[in-house]
Amino acid sequence: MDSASDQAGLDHESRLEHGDHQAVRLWLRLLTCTNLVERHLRNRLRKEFDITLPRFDFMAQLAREPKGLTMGDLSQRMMVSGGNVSGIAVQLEGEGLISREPVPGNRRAFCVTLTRAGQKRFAEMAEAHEAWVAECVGNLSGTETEQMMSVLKHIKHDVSRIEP
Amino acid sequence: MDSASDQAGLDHESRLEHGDHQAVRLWLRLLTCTNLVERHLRNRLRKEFDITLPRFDFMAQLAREPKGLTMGDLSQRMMVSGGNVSGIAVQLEGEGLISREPVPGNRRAFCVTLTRAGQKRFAEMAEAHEAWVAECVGNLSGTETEQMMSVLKHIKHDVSRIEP
DNA sequence: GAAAAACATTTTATGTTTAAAATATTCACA
DNA sequence: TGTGAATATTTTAAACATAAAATGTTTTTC
Repeated sequence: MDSASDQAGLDHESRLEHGDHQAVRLWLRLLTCTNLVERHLRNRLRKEFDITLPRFDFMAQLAREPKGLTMGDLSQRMMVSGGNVSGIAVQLEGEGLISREPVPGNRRAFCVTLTRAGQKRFAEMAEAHEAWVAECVGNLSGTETEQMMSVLKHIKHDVSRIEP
Repeated sequence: MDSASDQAGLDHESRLEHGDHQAVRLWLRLLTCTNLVERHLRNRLRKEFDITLPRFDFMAQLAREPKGLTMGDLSQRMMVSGGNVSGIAVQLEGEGLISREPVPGNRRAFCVTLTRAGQKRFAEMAEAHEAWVAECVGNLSGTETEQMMSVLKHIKHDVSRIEP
């Protein structure tokens, strides 16, 4: 039935329905695949370094920006809520991995940086993390990687054009 | 510098490093993109239907299987823990959207189905959801969609081959 | 047939995430 | 100025997620 209507002339409505179904199938596969990789990395980080993915992410953002970032910067870059960042910062500060110092001239903001201990700890984790990621998505051909990068860019563009 | 070493002959070690970096870049883009779409859908579901994504997912699994599913089936298909499914079921049952009935001949298991109200409610949501997904990932060309499906399958295969 | 293993689910404890309210500071501008 | 809007962050409440323990039930095995 489905294959027959695929080949036969299709009115617009059912053609649209078919396209929508295709989109849902793609979305579900994208979601499943991403969750699979994410879970794998999360488990590894917990097992090997006893750290959560959000905390690792937090430190990764700081490692890229040696001058430090404000809480708001971190919230934006990690694409999570401010309250979330706030909670993570308290924990990492307690473990001595980051430090928060007031920004001169702006008493609202904090400047967050990795401590020396944080830098050292992150460097160890980052190396392992990179290898784990490569295990998951590093066996693609050059063409596959390029296709993926290109289509993802397209999707990101489309989504960011949606209004609310 | 980078472009120079890209073109020149590369020793194995730095070639590997380059590949790993590529993999991380791909992974970050994949994660960002998926989160972007997921967040959009989550917000829409909340705004328009006052329902969360996990609850919607729960109902979607049941809608596909009119005969009903056990809690364990749902846990597997949603790829979340049993305790999680249990909690969501209590809520949805409280709202009269699902019913849990004992399985004749197996007093351990429950058979979960959508109630009539649940079916009606889900049908409304599913139509909107499908359109929202199409907004996000439905503007790709046929080729792009096929490429994406194919590469994702490849990644899924690679990840599932990793041991622990 | 009884003990042990496996199964299906719920409960518990802990932690993550979000949205929204609260707090405090800075900026804009009439 | 001084009032209100905007900014930066923290707190709070609710939903979600997991692992591990607890509770029944069924099957296996000897």
